[in-house]
Amino acid sequence: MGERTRPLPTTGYAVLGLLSFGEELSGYDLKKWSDHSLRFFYWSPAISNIYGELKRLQQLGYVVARELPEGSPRNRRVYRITDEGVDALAGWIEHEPVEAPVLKDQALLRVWLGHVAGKDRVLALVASEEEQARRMIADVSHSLERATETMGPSYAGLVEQWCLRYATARLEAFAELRRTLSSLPEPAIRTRREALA
Amino acid sequence: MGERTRPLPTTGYAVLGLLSFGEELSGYDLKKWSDHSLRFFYWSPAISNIYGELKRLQQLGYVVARELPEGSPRNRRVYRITDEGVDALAGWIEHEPVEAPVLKDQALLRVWLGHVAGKDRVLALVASEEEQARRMIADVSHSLERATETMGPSYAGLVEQWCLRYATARLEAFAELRRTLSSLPEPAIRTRREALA
DNA sequence: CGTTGCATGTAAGGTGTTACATGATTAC
DNA sequence: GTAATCATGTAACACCTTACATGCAACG
Repeated sequence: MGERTRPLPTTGYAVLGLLSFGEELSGYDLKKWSDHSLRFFYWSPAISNIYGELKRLQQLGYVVARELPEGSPRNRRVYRITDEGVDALAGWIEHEPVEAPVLKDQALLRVWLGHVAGKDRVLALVASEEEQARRMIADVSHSLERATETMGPSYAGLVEQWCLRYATARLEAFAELRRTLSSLPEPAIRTRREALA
Repeated sequence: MGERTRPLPTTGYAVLGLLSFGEELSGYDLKKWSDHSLRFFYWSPAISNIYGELKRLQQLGYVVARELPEGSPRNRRVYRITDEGVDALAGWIEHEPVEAPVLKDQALLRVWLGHVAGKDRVLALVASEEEQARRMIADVSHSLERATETMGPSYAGLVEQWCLRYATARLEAFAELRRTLSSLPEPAIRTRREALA
């Protein structure tokens, strides 16, 4: 239907996606929900970004707004997806090329620079990353349990299952890295000083 | 040492990190190398971005440039990290807070919206993502083999090992998702139409 | 009565991308 | 000779974040 010369940024479709589950939600709601869902496999936009996207989606007719309580300004403004919005979202899923997945992991970047950081620092970093991974596993597990209880099988549940597996692998990969590095005598690791010598 | 009111963007440290291995490299070299290393666990900046960062790093005194062949303009310009650059990098690793890891996966975003996409579309998407995962595993394996052969144990090798495990887990998670979804009768999945009914 | 949470939005600025411009060298 | 690769860089723009501004409601 809508011939868009340039499609929305992915954030736009993510917000539209959150609304595609059928509920009327405010910008504030959307932020909270994305922190508990999108965050694990995509990313959670800043609240100001969400407000901006909602404005754009409204202008495109993909969502409609309503004030709560009715007629009062500056209180709670909830959004609902329109049929055009669902069409646009379906069109994006169907026709837009799927961008390659990206992992941005600063901890790994620092491990990779171990010849600058030193073995002790790297080991500490990895240990703390394992902690972080455990927390993430707990968070995802929690989301998954709730989703399964209240909704039964769902696409969201499948994705959470995926995330749980992935987070677990992450933890194990760090644990193995730590074991390997621990057992390696310091001189076995090529340091910058050696490399430049 | 260097009191920076605002630190570099992470890209800057990534470029500095590529140079911290001690070789003299051009912007073009850096791009190619980052495509074969950083890409798997951080991300590979656009070539124009790399040129920009090199300029900034040079102004800060973290790298020095040299023309090749000597004295000829507009040919090949290689960069070398300075001691100040190593200090800045070490300072970043030591003192800057480690940002939470981010996974940006458009395929999962679409699976999550399966109630809009439909089961068939999701299954196709997952299958193609499995293919992508296999290619990634092959790429990382290749990098890892070369690194291990030529360098012996190294931090870069440890990170590649990590990436290989992670990529494998990714493949398995998609395979399991596909099996689960395949065995699920279509009506068991809550669709948008049902949700709104 | 002060902090936290709810709630919305604007403005400025940083980061990074695509598109463009340029030109040499190498391979077919 | 012409296409691909090597090689560098600028300009315009999209995207997103932080900081700021505002105000109500609930909790202690």
